[in-house]
Amino acid sequence: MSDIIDEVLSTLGRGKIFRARELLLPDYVPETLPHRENQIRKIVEILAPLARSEKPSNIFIYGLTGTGKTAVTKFVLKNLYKRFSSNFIYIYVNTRQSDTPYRILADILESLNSKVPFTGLSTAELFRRLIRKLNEVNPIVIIVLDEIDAMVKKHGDDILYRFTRANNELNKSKISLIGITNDVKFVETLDPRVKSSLGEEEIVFPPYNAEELEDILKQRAKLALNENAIKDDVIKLCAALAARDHGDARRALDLLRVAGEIAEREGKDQITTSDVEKARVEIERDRVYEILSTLPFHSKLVLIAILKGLRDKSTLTTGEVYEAYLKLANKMGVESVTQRRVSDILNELDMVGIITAKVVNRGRYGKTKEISLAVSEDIILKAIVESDERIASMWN
DNA sequence: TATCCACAGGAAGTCGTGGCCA
DNA sequence: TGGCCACGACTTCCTGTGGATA
Repeated sequence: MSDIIDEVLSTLGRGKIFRARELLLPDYVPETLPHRENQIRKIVEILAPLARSEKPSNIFIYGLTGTGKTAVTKFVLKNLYKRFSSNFIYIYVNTRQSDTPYRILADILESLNSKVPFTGLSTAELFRRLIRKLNEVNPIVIIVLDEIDAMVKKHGDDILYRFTRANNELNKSKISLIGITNDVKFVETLDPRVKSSLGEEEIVFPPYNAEELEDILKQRAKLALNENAIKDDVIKLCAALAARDHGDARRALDLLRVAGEIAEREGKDQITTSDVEKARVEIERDRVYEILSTLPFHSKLVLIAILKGLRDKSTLTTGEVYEAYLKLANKMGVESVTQRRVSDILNELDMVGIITAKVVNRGRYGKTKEISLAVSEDIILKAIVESDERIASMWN
């Protein structure tokens, strides 16, 4: 057995592709950000009052996934902090990961070295603690709330309102907010008071085109990969695939990194276009597998019901899915959920891209959804059967 | 043109679990 | 230890939708 481990380690240890693999990871902020000069300039202009220890305006940043919103924001704040560290501090919170008002406040307090329990306190108490803490620290605190739309859709904009009003309760300190969102229409859904306060300044990040993505990849490849580990045609392919995917730089870098890992695993000294193709399939498979294996039990059962139903026809209605689901639940001897809940589960599966659910009006025959699979049946089955013993035993 | 169908989906509430604090 | 709170999963109740049909 240890022979296998030694063999694998010796192959990977001799890696000929990467010089610094971590430079291709999404959280790495490079020293230069090509094609984002205008946005950097605009943010610096808005945050310039920090140089005089004055509170800058709140900012709202829009743009699709992978357009550099987070990287540019972190880049500007990092560089301003190098120059004016005595004037302000900044705290970054990803509100998709910390997706409740409680977790956001807890994250901010933890960044300020204040220990917070995982649960058990009211959000009002956390807010009180935050105000107390802020009154002890630096005069100005910049709070970056990334992917803020996801949290607000779930829990409302109350926490944003409280943040925008917090300055009234602070004696020495002041808060400025930077909200980052993928949803251009998100701000329209906010309470007018929050909207006017949070959106003092707005910046839009347009998607990258294929040429711009190519420049970004070339710059990053130069830093992260060994010389001659990659050719221009491979970079072009990564850029083209990511450009097709609404100009997503994160996707382009992921493709390059995973293609490099595949090439390295195979003992090659150069990444080829076929490695990129393999990387594309692997990234998609991993994403889907992770989503599927962490689904709640009834969501998995609904998916199995869809798989069974789609053996006889190309699409199913919500009612047909629910019927098939009830039969399965009955067969397994588990209590079923209501149709209302199944409707929500179908929406959730649609949102994460596992199924396609199109609302259709069939006149006298009512309004429903036409449901079909968006990923291969094999991947779904594998992930569900491997992650749930009850379903596995029923299936086998 | 009114009616009908098969849901969609919003709002408010319940339940169980896990955890804090006085 | 009891009261309180967060949170996810779920239920109940309700109104809205829009094209086919009588």
